[in-house]
Amino acid sequence: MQLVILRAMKTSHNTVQLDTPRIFSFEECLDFLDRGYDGCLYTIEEGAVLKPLCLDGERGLIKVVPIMDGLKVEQLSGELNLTKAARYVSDWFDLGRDLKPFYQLLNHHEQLSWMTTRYHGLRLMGIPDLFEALCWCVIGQQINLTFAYRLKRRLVETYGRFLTHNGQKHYLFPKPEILADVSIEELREMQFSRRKAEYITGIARQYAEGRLSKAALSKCSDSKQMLNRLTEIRGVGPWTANYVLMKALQQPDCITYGDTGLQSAVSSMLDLDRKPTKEEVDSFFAPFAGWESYLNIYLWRTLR
DNA sequence: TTCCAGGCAGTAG
DNA sequence: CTACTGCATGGA
Repeated sequence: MQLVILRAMKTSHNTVQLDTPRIFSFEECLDFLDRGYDGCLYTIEEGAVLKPLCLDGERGLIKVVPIMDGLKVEQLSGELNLTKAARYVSDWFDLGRDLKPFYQLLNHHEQLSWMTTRYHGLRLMGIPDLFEALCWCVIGQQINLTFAYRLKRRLVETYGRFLTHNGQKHYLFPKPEILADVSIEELREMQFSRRKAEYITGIARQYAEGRLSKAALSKCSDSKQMLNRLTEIRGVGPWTANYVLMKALQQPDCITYGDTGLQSAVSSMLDLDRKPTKEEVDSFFAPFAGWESYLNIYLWRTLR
């Protein structure tokens, strides 16, 4: 599989248009973003998404709306470089990928072919900011999603900057330099466990000191090397590493082993009355070599 | 009440 | 190496 070169066309001083691939549904993607949890880093508004960005130090608020065969990215406020904003949106919606091979595999799968119509155009919605993705994973470990989103909101609203537009605050995820200096006790008061507080501040320190970055990680030759590098980090196990590779680095071949939701979906597909073993998960994923990440997120989709 | 959520590190054997 | 345990909280 190969990532297509992004085509972005600047249509005015504050607007840029992106081509979308053939198998793409803004509705399905929006449905994922708005699936009933308390997301605090974007706003859904009348079929559009508003999102504040900070890219290489430049901040601004963008609005993403669907247009014919594309997306329009409009800067509502701030001073973003539109090319970088377009790149972010492309990563966010995984616009560079052609899903046709994945859909062919699904169509040939007796049990899963219905997905190509039911979830048609659902993309792997990314978390392009690696630091944010890592923190989000740590927060989400071993607790229910409702509580996880509550913790994230507290973190974001306490330590994150925000842009104000039409009287509404749009929060950015906190910077590593800020979280690096937060005390364990402060996070404990926000109901983080001591362990999670240690993990997050530890990751923030590595980031702030330049010992960890998306650019450095991208230099690894394949997913396996990146996985090894990530799991060296305290608080990052196989689940987090695979989740981050999939969501932040757009790696196509990741399986979130250990994920309760994934295990439940596979268990149901195999008609088991227990959790599947790693071997059973691997064998279920085997026909989808190179598309494991997409199968993973389509299986998550079945849980709603 | 007990169990378990989009896990992980630490410890014991 | 594998097995077991604590962690924070809240909904089932």
